[in-house]
This record gives sequence, structure tokens and C-alpha cells, in this order.
Amino acid sequence: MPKVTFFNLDPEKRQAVVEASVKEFAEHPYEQASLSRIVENCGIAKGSMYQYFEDKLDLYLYIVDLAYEQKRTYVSQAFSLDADIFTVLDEYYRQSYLFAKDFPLLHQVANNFWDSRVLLPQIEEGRIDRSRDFLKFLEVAIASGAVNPNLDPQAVFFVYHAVGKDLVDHFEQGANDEYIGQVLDVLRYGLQVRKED
Amino acid sequence: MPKVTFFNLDPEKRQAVVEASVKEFAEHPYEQASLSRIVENCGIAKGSMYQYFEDKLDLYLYIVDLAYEQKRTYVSQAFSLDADIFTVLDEYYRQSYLFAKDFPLLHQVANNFWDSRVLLPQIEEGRIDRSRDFLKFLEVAIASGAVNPNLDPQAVFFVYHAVGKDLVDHFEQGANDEYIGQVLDVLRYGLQVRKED
DNA sequence: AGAGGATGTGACTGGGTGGTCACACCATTG
DNA sequence: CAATGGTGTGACCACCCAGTCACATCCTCT
Repeated sequence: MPKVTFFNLDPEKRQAVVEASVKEFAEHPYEQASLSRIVENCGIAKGSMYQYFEDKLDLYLYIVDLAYEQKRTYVSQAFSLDADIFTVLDEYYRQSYLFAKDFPLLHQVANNFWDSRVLLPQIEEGRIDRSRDFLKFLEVAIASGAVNPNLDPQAVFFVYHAVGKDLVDHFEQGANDEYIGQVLDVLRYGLQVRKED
Repeated sequence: MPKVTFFNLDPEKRQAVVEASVKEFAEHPYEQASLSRIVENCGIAKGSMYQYFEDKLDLYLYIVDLAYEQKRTYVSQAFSLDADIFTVLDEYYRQSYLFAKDFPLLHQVANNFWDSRVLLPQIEEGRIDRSRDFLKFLEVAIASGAVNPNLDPQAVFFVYHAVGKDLVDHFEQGANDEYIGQVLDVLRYGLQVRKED
């Protein structure tokens, strides 16, 4: 948590600090990110930074929080949709995509955090949260008869999460709406040919 | 490429250098790996290291090569199998798993390399190679009638690759044979219920 | 024995890092 | 006016890094 001094700051200055930090943590994982570069980029003194934050980690976690907060405003729309599971998943991937397109730096920050090896507990916690939501959704979908009940729910979550993560990773290389649809088709229909077709 | 001096070395010493380097590059991504720690761990002088390798990057790429060479001896078995695509993919994932179990440090080295941001071209090259092999296999499988021809081959590769990578990532947390089978079931049958069942 | 080339060595260089601290500044009080 | 306390500052500290180099050591061939 930032110190009170940070929130007393002139908003313009505070914004400059945030922007420079976001840029740094987007371009470098935590360990390689440099406080010296950040203060250079936003034109404040090194010492000032330590009036605002406890240390480098405190600043980092604050920036990561900002990123996930913004992301949540996008993806939460998907889960509040009153539709079948395929529509929800489609929307979820699409909202992730929009977030990455609208806030590429915040997207990178979140990505770097997920890949990081510091503070595994916090990452693991987020993973469990996401898994719970997903599994609840899956249960309903199975009960409604839309989803193949022979599959292992944990394995389904694993597959969807792995694909979603990589899908987002590759947005920078220009994945588009149509491609997302095709990827989802693979997950929906499976690889094996369907006799019914 | 290491210098000739390295290959003239007493094998026992050479092994010590390799082992210490593998350990370091398994525990830290390239940028954070420390030559000072390596030489400390294998008991040779810093200067000696520069008799064996051009620089840190030279050493790193040599170690990465070792890792992939070892991995290839495992996964290549899958592709030489004369079986249907599902058996081959199953075997591919399983061999990746065995490699990670038998050589956890080399597995970590390869993983770190794949996630790294240095030398993107070399990583991209490997990605294209794997994609080519996979797509060729897929073509045959579609022609043979085993695989749903309505799916986009690029999207199929994308999904399988994403899942395979995460599957391997999580081996350390104890994924097992049965779990691999269940994950593959998800990919094979898809999420949507099959009318034929 | 001596010469010469290959190899081993670790103190050192220049540059980076996160974090500190004595001091300067400034606004609000009494 | 003076005093107080929150805020800004950048030189500085201790530490770590990749890479160098003058020198020591060893081996082989003459």
C-alpha cells in the first residue's frame, strides 16, 4: 500500500509517477525493472519515491493492482451475461482481447506478473478464484445438457485457461476476432470427427 | 559456441561447469543468472570461464542447446510412431512429461528460454519448426478421416501448443499420466455434448 | 635445462542497482 | 517574526554484475 503522501500528491504528478511505473513494469519483469529509470522518466527525485511507497515491491504491487482492476471492468461483463457457456467463454476471451488492445501496457504488466516467480502465493490465489467461477459455470452447463458430462471439469478448466492465457499473450502479434472464434471452435467441437455431421 | 579450450578440458571439470550452469539457468532467467554464482558453485576462477566461452550469452546458448538436445531424444519418439494422431499427441505430451521428470533442471532451462525476451528470432524459429511438423501431421489426419475437417489447422496447432506448454509448466506441481489423458480427452471430444453418444 | 605456448587466476574496472539521509524548501501555525 | 512539521532532493552507501588483464603456472618440445 502506498503511503498517504502519495494520495496527497498533485494528481498530475501522481499520474506521471503511475505512467512511468506502468511503462517500466510492462517492459521489464519485476526483478529487472529499475527504480532509477522510473524516477528519471517521470522527473522526480529518487528519494521522493520513498516518500510515496515503502519500497520497490510496494510500488510494484500497487501497479499490478491497477492493472487487474482495469482488466476486471472488462472481463466481468462476460460472467454477468445470461447466456449459454459457449457465449460466455467467447465473450470472456473477447473482453480480454479488448482490454489488451485498449491498455496494452497494463496488459503487459498483468502478464509479467502472472509469469513472475515472486509472490507465488498471490498468483496462486488468483488462479483458485478464477477456477472456482469457471467450475461453477461448468456445473450449470453440464446440468443444462449443453456440455459433455464425461469430461473432467478440472481438465476442462485447465485447457480453457491455458488457451486463454496464450491467446492473450499473442494479441500483440495481431490475433483478431475471427481467430478467437476459430480457436473456440476447436475447444467446442474437439479434434475428433463427429459422426453426427 | 564454446571455445576449443572448453572441449580440451578434463571431462570431470567440464561436467562441473555444465552442472553449475544448468542449475543457475534453471533457477534464474538469462538476465538474472549470475556468472559469479556459477564460478563460485563449480570452484573455478571467473577468468577461466572466459577461456571457455565468449561471454555470458555464449554459455547460455550452449546450455540451452544441451537442454533441447536431451528433450529431443524424448519427444522425437512420438513423431516416429506409426499410429493415429491422437496416439501420437498423447505420446508427445507423455514424453514431454517424462523428460521434465527425468531432467527437471534441463526442463526448467528450456522453459525459461521459451519465456525469455532475448533472442526472439531463435525462439520464433523453433516455434515455426514445431508448427510445420504438427500441421503436416494434421493434414494427414484430416485426409484419413480421423480429424474434423471443419476446424482451422492454425487454430488447432495454437490450442495444442498452448495446452502442451502449460501442461509441462505444471508438471512440477504433480500432474500425472491420468491427468494428461483427461486433458487430451477435452481436446479430442470438445466441450459440446455429442449427439451421437 | 630452457623456451614458448596454452591455460589458470582473482583483483580490478566501470557501471548498474535499491535504498538512505542530511539538508533544503515551504506552508501553516502561534 | 519564529517555530513546527510535512515534503522534495540528489549525493551517497553497500552491494552486485559482466568482463579484463597482468601475472602465475604448467606442459611440451627442443
